[in-house]
Amino acid sequence: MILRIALPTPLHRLFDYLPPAGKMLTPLLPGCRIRVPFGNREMIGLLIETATESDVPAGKLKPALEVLDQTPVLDESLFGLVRWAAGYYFYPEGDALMLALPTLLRKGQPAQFAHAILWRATPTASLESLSGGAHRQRELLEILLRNPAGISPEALRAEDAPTQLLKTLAEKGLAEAFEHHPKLPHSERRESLLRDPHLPLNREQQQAFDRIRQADGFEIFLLDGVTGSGKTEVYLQAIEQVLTKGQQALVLVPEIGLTPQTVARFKSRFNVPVLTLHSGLTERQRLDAWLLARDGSAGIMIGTRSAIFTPMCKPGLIIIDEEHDTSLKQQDGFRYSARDLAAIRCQREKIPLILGSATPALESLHNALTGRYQHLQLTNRAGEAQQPSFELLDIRAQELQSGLSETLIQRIQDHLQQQKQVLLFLNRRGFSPSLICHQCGTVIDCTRCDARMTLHRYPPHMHCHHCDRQTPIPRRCGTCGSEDLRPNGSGTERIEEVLNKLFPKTQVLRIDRDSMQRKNALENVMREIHKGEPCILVGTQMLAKGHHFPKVTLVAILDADSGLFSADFRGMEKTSQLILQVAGRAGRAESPGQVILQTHHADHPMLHALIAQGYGAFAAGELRLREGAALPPFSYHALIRAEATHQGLAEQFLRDIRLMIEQERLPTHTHCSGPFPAPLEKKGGLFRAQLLLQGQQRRPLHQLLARTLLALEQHRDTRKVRWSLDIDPSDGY
DNA sequence: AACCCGATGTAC
DNA sequence: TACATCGGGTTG
Repeated sequence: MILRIALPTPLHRLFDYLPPAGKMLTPLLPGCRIRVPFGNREMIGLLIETATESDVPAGKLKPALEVLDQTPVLDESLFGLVRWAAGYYFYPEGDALMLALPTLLRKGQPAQFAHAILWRATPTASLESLSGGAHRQRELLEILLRNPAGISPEALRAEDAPTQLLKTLAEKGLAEAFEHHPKLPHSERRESLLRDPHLPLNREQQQAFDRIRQADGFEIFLLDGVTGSGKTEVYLQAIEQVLTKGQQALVLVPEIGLTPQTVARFKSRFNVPVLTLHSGLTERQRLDAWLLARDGSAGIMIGTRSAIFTPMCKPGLIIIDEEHDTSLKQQDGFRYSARDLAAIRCQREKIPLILGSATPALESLHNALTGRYQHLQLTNRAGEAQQPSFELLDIRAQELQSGLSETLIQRIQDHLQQQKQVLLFLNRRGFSPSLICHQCGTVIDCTRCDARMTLHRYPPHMHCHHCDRQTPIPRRCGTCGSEDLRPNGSGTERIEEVLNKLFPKTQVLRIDRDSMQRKNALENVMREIHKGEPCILVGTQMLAKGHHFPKVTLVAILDADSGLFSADFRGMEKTSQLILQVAGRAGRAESPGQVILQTHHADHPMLHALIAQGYGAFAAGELRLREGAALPPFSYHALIRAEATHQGLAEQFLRDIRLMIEQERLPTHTHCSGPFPAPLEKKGGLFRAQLLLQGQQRRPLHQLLARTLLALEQHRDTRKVRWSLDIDPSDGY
């Protein structure tokens, strides 16, 4: 018998082994982990199939070392999905399969729950029961109280807690050890599934829900609903249907959306265990969660992109919230789209998929308009909330204070006086996007990228946002020696500074990656905002996702023009999605919101369509343009990306590849363009280029890609040039 | 990718 | 002589 095994190597092939020495107790099934010798190393791979003969000479075959699983770690359905994805994205099968497993399983740990001894505070314990002098004990007890679910001695040590005092606390009856059993209570003596009653649905929501409820097996729904139209309530009621049948639901959200608020809503509705799969989990917690989902103990799983590989023994529904969000596509390594994989997974599992967004991706909208997806529209805001009003504020020839026009400053003043909150959006962090010498015009560039260094003031330094290089702020110009270096342009720090001058009595809260470094910083700011006092929020796209600010009545987009003239054909789509996402933060409660867009292009047709007629009208126009130019979703793209340490190498490499694949006639309706230098040719010290492959249909493009992969693997310059294939690229070309 | 091997370069 | 660097080849 021959074992055909997928191993985590970049090689696009499987490896054959003889069965391990010794008697095997159970038949070997595909999807089991096996430890094998590989060269002079050992590896863990997954059994793909057993065969009776091998193409490699018998003398070369080695016996496998050990079978790690009696039953497959990946069930047939997920195993099939990942294998399909490896084929579709031309990613090595072994690598893809191992990436779909929790790290501990990749390393060969048994697929079992932890049964560790954990510590927790006793129910009656409180800090008051300790004498004032017992600082160390108090410190330890505080940590225990913060972790009511229990904490391991290892984790305590990691927090520098005095673990030797656990016994002392136990003797005082303040702490106790217990055996951790991560299996969640299957139900908390569930009288009813619902913990909170569901909210009433309006007519549109009801219609959408009815259509979803009537789904028979596989079906894709595009829940296309304006911000505040109550998509979440539709999700919740759809999930309820699934839970009633004893099935599980998987919910994918954008990275930033996985906040306690979002999760709380799912948890408070149902009497079933809800798992959140987030980056803060330890590897052990991740494995436990994975097992809980796999054995059906968990009813609802909420996670980001990679959660699409969460196993479910009783799958009932997958929901993708903010389905247009770019974080659903992995941008390096295994470049899969969780949205597209969800569609495949649901098809294989014969269950419905709900894609929700206020600003659907044009691909999804196209599928809805052509009938492949069911188009469910929610055009009204739920409850009493009003749609915000939009206004284009023409700032041509206007006096600007660090990017704020007089008119806008006056409006901010008005809203603050009415005790309201104001949100200013600027997608540029730092103080100023460049530092320029006022004498000779030299700007401070990054030495590793084709980009300017951003000036930061808090703390003061220069920072390249593309490669993360940081340097001190130069005192004088490197070219002419002048000390007259001036910030040019505004980032969020500068806006914050000017607002503090203009509105000294009002609190200004800056929300961007830099100001949110500290742990719990975001929670603290959110608490401050929800107090409801008048204040001004200044932030980047961090503000645009997930959070709701009911007291905000004025939203201003300080630079609506950025992205308007981008070379990327998706620039308009991305810009309009961002604008509407930000606008959606305004006036969700009783007071209607006002949205102001500062622009130098107040007559731009796209901006006009967007604010006058809404996203649907804009998207329809954009789709017509795409159709005329045969761009996605009216054709399919694949990108070969290459990078090298010397200029021209990557491009030369891709020219070779193009020549190689064009030695034969290309498949019908496919063509090749480039190579071109990447939009930011030099990044992090590497010069990047790309070759674009296009096809009218997927099938011939896939054939062309298979041919391309052969060329890439045959090319010998692979030492100097790193390449990767990006199927359905979404960014950066 | 990770690793080995042999050829070549180089510091002492 | 010891050790680093480069290119090429292999993984069952």
